[in-house]
Amino acid sequence: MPVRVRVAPSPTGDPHVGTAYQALVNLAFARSRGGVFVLRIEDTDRARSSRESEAAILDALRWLGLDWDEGPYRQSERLELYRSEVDRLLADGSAYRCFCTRERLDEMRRENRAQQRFPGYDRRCRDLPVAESERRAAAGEPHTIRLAMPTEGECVMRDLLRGEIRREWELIDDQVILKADGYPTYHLACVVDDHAMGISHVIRGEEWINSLPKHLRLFEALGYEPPVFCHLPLLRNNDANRSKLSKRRNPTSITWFRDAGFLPGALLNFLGLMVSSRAEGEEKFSLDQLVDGFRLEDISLGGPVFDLDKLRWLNARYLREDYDADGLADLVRDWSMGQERLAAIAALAQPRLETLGDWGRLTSFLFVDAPTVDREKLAVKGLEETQIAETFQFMLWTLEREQEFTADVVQGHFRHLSEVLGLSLRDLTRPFYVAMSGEAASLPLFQSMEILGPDLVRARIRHAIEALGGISGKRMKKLQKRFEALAG
RNA sequence: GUCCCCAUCGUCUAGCCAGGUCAGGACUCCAGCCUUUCAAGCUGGCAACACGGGUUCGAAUCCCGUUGGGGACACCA
Repeated sequence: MPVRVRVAPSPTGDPHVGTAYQALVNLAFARSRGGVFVLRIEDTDRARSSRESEAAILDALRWLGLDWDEGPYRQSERLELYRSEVDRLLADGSAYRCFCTRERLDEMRRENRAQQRFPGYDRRCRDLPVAESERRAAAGEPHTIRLAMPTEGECVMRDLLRGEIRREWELIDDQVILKADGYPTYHLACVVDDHAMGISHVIRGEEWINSLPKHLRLFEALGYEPPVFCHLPLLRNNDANRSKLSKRRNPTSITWFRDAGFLPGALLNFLGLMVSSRAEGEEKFSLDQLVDGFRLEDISLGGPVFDLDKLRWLNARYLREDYDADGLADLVRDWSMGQERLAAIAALAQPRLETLGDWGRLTSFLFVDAPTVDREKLAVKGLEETQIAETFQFMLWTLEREQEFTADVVQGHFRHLSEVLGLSLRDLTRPFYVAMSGEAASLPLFQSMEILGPDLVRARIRHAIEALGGISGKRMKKLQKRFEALAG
């Protein structure tokens, strides 16, 4: 059987380094077995998916040299397929319509949780007479489609790395497979597409192990032969709790790595180190070298911590060993000194320049991955440190939602925030100058932010929050609520 | 809370499946050498089999339990 694998990112945010990790493993496996690597965009969440995010993910994968052989396929363009497969499930009773309202479901979940019961759906609609179900659907009553799970026995799964995994069927929820808006959920779309695209090995994150019974049930109900499953350990944060890699504690956006001055080969190599380690010997290797002798079975099961120090060391070796001085000069120019970027910076510096010798002092913060920020400089008279941290956090959330990252747009956000918080624009922006440049007085803030770009800006804000002592999880929750209220 | 997964230096890992070397390498850190400084390079050093039971002549390796960590429990993926 030909090897066909896929990476299936969801375009709901920045291109995540975890996506690159999944893509790398899939691609390495495909190449090592003469197989095909497919790219599929899982844009079935209409509220959160965006074309901008999709484009960013494609760019990021190309930048890394993770080229796909087929695709990108877009799930939003395959809705008829999912619908017709759902009709088959409905016809033979493997799935059923659910007319329960969101309110009822929320209520039920709250209650179950409070009583520490299994929090799943209570299956009220499962035994609705077919005639009634048909009638209500025909009358246009909103509904979802749920998969009817077995109620007894055991689901026996097989994972390439872990072997056999067993789970009681009765512990598995009647998952919604088609939403009220006619879009499939992940589970349905993924199974239908994996079959339709002839995927032989599903290599994905460990977070999906718990959904595997649902997927196996779907494969069976649809009469498909299931592929081989291989669940990869999740990349972890470098903090005390070792939670799965998140942007709160670590840079996770692939574009951040690019903008902070990492080389694609080094990042790829670093990710490769986590899935293929040579006993002794060279840790610097190319994609081709990784592919040569790549074995899925060799991946170790512990969730690896993303160690930026080691990445830096590797990156340094690439910089030293793969370029002569001329080549490096080109690299630096392409990275930060393109004519356009330089001209934008010059426009900001010009009024503040007495000699060309001032250039370096004035603009250096635009040419580094991160400035040094000390806590004292972040202070504003009349504001507590915690308040400053909160304004940073509010702006961070605002900017995370922003697709259009220009000086004007950024300025609009600052003005809005200063109004709703009742702060002067001056007091609000003051700490941001320090966060961006390390200095209280520097080039115009909004334009500087545009030049730095969203990833560097957000990373700098996060650093500033950390410099102020961070925000506890509890307070973060409260802030989030307040932010939602302010943002409307 | 319930279920699932995982467990070797601070970190990434080799060794485990086919029990038997002072548990190997790399990053970080420290020291020395080299050197006009720094970096790089070279040499050396610190540092781990989570714990408790079994099985065995012998356990990092096989089995069970405990602890710890992670993940999942959505009309998100």
